[in-house]
Amino acid sequence: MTTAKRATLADVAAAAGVSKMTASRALRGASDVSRSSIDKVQKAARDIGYVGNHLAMSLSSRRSNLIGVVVPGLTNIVFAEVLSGIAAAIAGSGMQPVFGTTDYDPEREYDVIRNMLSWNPSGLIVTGLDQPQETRRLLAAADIPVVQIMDLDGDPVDACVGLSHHAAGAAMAEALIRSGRRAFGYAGCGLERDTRARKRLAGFTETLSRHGLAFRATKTRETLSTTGAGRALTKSLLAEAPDLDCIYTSNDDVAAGCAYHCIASGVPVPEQVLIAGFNGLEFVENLPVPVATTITPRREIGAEAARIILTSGGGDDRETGRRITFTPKIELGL
Amino acid sequence: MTTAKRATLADVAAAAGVSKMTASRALRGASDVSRSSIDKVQKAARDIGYVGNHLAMSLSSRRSNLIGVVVPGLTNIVFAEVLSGIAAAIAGSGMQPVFGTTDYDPEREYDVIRNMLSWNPSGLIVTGLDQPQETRRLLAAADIPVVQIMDLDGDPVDACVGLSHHAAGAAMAEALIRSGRRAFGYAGCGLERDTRARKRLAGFTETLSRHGLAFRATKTRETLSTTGAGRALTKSLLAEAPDLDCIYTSNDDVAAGCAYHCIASGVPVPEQVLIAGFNGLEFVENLPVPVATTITPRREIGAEAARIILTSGGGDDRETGRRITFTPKIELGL
DNA sequence: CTGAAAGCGCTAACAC
DNA sequence: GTGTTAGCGCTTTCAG
Repeated sequence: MTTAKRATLADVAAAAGVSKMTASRALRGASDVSRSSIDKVQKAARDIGYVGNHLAMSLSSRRSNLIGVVVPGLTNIVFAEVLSGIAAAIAGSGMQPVFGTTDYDPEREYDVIRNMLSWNPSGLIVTGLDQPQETRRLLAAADIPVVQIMDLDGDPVDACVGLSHHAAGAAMAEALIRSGRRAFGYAGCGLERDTRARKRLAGFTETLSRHGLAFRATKTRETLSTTGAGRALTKSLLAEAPDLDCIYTSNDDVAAGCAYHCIASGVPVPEQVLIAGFNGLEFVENLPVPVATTITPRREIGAEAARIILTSGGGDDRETGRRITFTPKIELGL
Repeated sequence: MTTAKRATLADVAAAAGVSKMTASRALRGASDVSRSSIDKVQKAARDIGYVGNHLAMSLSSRRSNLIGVVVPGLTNIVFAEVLSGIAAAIAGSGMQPVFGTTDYDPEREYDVIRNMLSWNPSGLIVTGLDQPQETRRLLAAADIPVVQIMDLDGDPVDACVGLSHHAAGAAMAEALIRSGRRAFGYAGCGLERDTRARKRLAGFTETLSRHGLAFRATKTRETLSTTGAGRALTKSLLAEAPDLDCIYTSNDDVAAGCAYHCIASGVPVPEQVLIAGFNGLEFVENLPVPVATTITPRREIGAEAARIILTSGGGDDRETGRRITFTPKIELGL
């Protein structure tokens, strides 16, 4: 609570007996500064407890050391893990992540991005490829590296890092059919707003029909993906179609709930019903019954995206426009 | 990729035919501006696609609209939910959250906080009360609202929002003993760095001994709390002490793993072994077997902390020094 | 109600 | 190597 005004570069310079510029250069580890100046300045800075002012730095240098991250939400561990990967990748780089959540609402997304741009971030990491035109224009006009993450099915504004959800859905269907399943049901949450879950479902459905198959029953709900919802959806799914031998779900949270229901009601998994989710979350991989899933590299996606922004700073947008593809890895868990 | 330099306030002012100052005032919805000026300026801003520059705004007004959030990590859903609560609480306020992760490392925490302070944030939200003196000094000297969250057992620098982990541990022990359990085991992760888990364990242990009881077996591991670790710890715990009738865990992740092991190996829960966790995570509440837990209001804690910072901006630190107490709510789930 | 002048704290671009 | 001069884009302050 000491209200003494914070020390500025001028204070450091005065204490060290050099000019502001020399102090600035010394503190930033610039090249052309004499050993003795560096020592004096660093000592002065430490003595005064100088902290520096990123606002002024950024305004004057036109580069902000801020990375904007826009995700749908953080109640789902998936996006938290993406953030975690970003944080890990930029640790020690002097960058700071700023985040905003959209709740899958395109208008909020637009506002959040707009707001972030006003901080002159060094780069932006945005979830998904399905932004409306207006948002895409905003991103394109920003003239900073923009990395769209998680998805690959679409047209990126600039760089993108992710995987094909359509392919992931198709691959899972293929694997399940190959393992002998024929009577499919589907349980999912939030399909209306979650375009990636929809893409997976589309890929899955198309593959089924290519094999002359179709879902025998489908239960969806427009709420957050939770294990509770998964339990409830599975209950009504099996009530309607007790002869299912495989349940595909919108993601691992729903799949876990599905497994919970089966365990609680004595349905043998995977003998009678095979459950398939998406993501490969830790708490699902360790379930007492095996659940098929697609492993997604959440932290790696975040880290890669951050790395693209980090490296594209140091020159003429070297990494801009890159497209980093992760291949969905299916695990039946059998 | 249009590299046209972004429009500035001067451009808006010129287009609207007023001075920069009037434009600034109009855009901020200041009081003393004529209706017609406001309209002209707003139209001009919209036409040009003016976005504003928070860096310049903040530098010149000395208030940054940035809220710094420091958490141990984001791989655990608990802190992600705290962030989520913060994001929800500040939505629409013009504030932006900046976050940093510490991995429970006090030195990293110091660096992260220092770095954040250089952005002149309007406030800081920091996890826990157990910072080393040097960090406390840094926080106190910052002269902005600082809210320490999650914990209550200790001496806050300024405001704090959380619950007593010692009391939570004690209350859980009390409840479990009252329900008839006597043969206790403990399984926990990361106790060395997680001071709050240690406080819970201390409260639990003290209560046990007040009743003439003690843990018959204890298994710990210095890794992240995961269901996988919980499963493994429980397995070796029950191998060593097969007659346990209650397993207390460091948190819900471990508790879930504990439940998974019991389900997989046919140990009746809760008849033979009662499992107790901490947090009340969604995926644990819906488990096919009941698990006792302490409900913690993660989102509310984040939201309250954000609210304290939001309100303390508008005057002479009105809310500073506040202490918001949440009472641990035990649920045996029986 | 409006405007002109003077910075916020720092760095880019030149001198020396 | 080091210092000087101008700003970055906005708001504060103080005159009108």
